Amino acid sequence: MSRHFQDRARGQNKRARTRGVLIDSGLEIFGQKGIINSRLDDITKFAGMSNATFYNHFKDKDDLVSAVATSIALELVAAVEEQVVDIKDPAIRLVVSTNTVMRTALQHERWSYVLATAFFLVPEGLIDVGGYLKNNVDRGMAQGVFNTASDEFQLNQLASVFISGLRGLKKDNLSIIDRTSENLLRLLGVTPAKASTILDEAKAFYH
Amino acid sequence: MSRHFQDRARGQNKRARTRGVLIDSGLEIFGQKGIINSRLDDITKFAGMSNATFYNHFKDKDDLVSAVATSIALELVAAVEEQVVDIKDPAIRLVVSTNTVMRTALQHERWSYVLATAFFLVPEGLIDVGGYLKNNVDRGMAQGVFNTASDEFQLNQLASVFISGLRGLKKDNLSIIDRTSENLLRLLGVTPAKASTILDEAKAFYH
Amino acid sequence: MSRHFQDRARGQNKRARTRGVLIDSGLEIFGQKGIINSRLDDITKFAGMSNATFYNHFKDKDDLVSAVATSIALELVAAVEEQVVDIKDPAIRLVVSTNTVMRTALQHERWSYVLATAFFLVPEGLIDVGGYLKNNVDRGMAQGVFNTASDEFQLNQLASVFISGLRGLKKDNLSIIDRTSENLLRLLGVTPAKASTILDEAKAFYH
Amino acid sequence: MSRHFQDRARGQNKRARTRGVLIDSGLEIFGQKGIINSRLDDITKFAGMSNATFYNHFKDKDDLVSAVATSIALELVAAVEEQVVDIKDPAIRLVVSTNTVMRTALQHERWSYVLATAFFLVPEGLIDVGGYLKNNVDRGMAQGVFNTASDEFQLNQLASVFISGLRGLKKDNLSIIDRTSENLLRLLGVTPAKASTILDEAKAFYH
DNA sequence: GATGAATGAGTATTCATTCAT
DNA sequence: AATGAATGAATACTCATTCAT
Repeated sequence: MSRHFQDRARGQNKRARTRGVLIDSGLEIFGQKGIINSRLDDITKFAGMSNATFYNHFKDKDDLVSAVATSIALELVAAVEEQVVDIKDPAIRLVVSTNTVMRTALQHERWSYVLATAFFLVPEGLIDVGGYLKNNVDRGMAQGVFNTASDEFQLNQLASVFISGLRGLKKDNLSIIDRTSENLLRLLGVTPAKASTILDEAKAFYH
Repeated sequence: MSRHFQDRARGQNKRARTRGVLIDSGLEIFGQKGIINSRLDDITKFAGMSNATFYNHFKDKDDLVSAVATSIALELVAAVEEQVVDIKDPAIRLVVSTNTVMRTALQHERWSYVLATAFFLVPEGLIDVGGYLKNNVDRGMAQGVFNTASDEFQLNQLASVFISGLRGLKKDNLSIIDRTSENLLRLLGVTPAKASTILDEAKAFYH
Repeated sequence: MSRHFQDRARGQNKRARTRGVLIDSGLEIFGQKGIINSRLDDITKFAGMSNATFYNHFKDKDDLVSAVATSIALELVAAVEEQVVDIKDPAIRLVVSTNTVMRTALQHERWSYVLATAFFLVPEGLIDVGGYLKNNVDRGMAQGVFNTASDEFQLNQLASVFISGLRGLKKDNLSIIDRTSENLLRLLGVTPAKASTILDEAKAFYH
Repeated sequence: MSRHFQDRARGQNKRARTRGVLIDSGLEIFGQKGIINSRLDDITKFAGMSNATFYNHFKDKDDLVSAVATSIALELVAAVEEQVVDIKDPAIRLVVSTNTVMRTALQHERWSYVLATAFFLVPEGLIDVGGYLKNNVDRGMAQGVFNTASDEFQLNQLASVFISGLRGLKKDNLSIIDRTSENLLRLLGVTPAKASTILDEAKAFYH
């Protein structure tokens, strides 16, 4: 089991630390049993604390689901931002972003699954990510690199492909990452030939 | 409320007719409250029959979910097959198929939503459709029309786009249909320009 | 599975034959699952007939339980009467009766178990047997062979020992039969030494 | 209604006290309606607590049945041990034990009935008592007081007689106690004459 | 801040029994 | 006499949530 989020809270006050434990526990149990089939009892027992303590930290179960998904998403966004800060080309940015998210998710068991499921159950929870995506798409359009609409429908199509890629992600099949990026580029109106080139170029931006 | 499936059972024995009523009712309630939040009581009350009768026809709630999704899928497949029987070109077939499915779904309130949700909850239930899809993709590859892998991963990517399109479908925004087809073609390796042409050509095959 | 009671009805009208099938089926299922855990559905499915047909023959489930127990009891009584008709000595009668009942029960899988369980659940159903027993005890008292009360309490004590013996009965351990008889004789006030002798004498009256 | 077991838990923590209330309530309702016909709702309503609370203390209904039977059995065993601690003669011990158990049971409405019924439904629950019995029988054999086997079959015969006696027990007919003891002695191979003597001798050991 | 204990409100499922044909 | 189909009534068990300490 990962102690990622309680580690993140190390040095903070007790409240934050307990919260971290609960998020780690939720993540673990959601991953084991599926979000819908996870019971609060399972989570607090796993966390080693009373059922009632949970309610000192979260409004209800859904609140925990959001917190878990958000926590993961924030980490991923941070990781992405660090990687793409110097990249101007929107297509390269997209590829590097996908790469960063997926590789980071891979380092943490459960992340992909929980994120993908949460996206289905509480799509609103991840709107911020949508903003980031739209931004990047619009920039690509402005630069003539992309050829697509950037309305809600198309963003949903893109998100679906990304999430579906995340679901299919496995440690022993990293090619999924590039294939997802390639599909995203195609959706964005890049020709197959050009998309292939971009994938190669992007390699320069990560090891 | 639609009586589609009880109408389909007209002339058959009482057992089949009652089953039809239950499927219609499940569809209706699933559509109203969401599959997860639908209670058997709601469904049987809506169906105008005893709670116990349900269990003469279905093993449990999941069994009904599958039956509903399968019933819809079978209707759609039948409608598609009728439309594409004479079409050789896989790209055109794909566009016409998408068109047929979505227009048929639109004629029946709830179909898109229930199908899309069921696809998430019980993906195995819709495997047959996957076979049909793969078949078409392979044919397109053989003819040099498509340029893509046709393994499970890619089929899932395609399905995600299709389902996401289905979810976004609205009676007052039929452009969604073509846009979904266009995205599918792009994923299949058709260039944006060519995809646009194909969409136009396909118009000849449906009114 | 035994067809004993439908065989008994051979040659009689259809009503009697169907009834026989239901009794055999009840016996079988009661034996398999225990009387309390047997469902009507199990029984009628096993009998190969509709659930509703059952109610053409029996008032309710308890009625079947009684019918099964009574049917068995009647067979046993008949077998016993045939064996003891010429035996005057009440002690010998008792031993031969026990022997006959238990050996007959052994020939029919399920009989011992169902009889013993039914005795617990519907003790009233087997009152007749009680009458027979009391009669024999009183005769033994009159002849000075037994030394005991013959009121309801004592008859219950005797019945408990008999039923407990029936429960412990196994094909591969026939000694249970004599040991039960011996205990019954002891309860009836026969000294252990005398009881032992009686058991030997009784051997002359059955093969 | 008796508060015996909640009184036993007086001074312990709340958990133990609530458990005591539930055992008392189970005992009461089992006694009123029979174990099989008792519903959890009846029991928790009688206990004045929520249905759900029950499940904080017991796994399911059977668990309560066992707990009730075991609680009674433990009390009886304790009472017996106190009475017989100084008695060496196994025959006297047996009589005094029977006497103690039955008189104690009589002081608590429902005890006899529930114990007897539970013995039929969950015989395994009372195995310990069996151990105590076997022990005493073996000792009697060694001292030449008893003349019987002490295998499982015979212990079951003895238990049946005891339980049957318990079932027949009434406040206004205490003779049942001695008659049960007498039957047990007879089963154990004591001659009727000697058994009668022992019963008299035993009177010295209880008031 | 943490928790032991309690609970309201739900909810799927079972099964004996009935009735129209 | 037999049955396909339907159902009333029950009931055990679950789980998120609350509250006194």
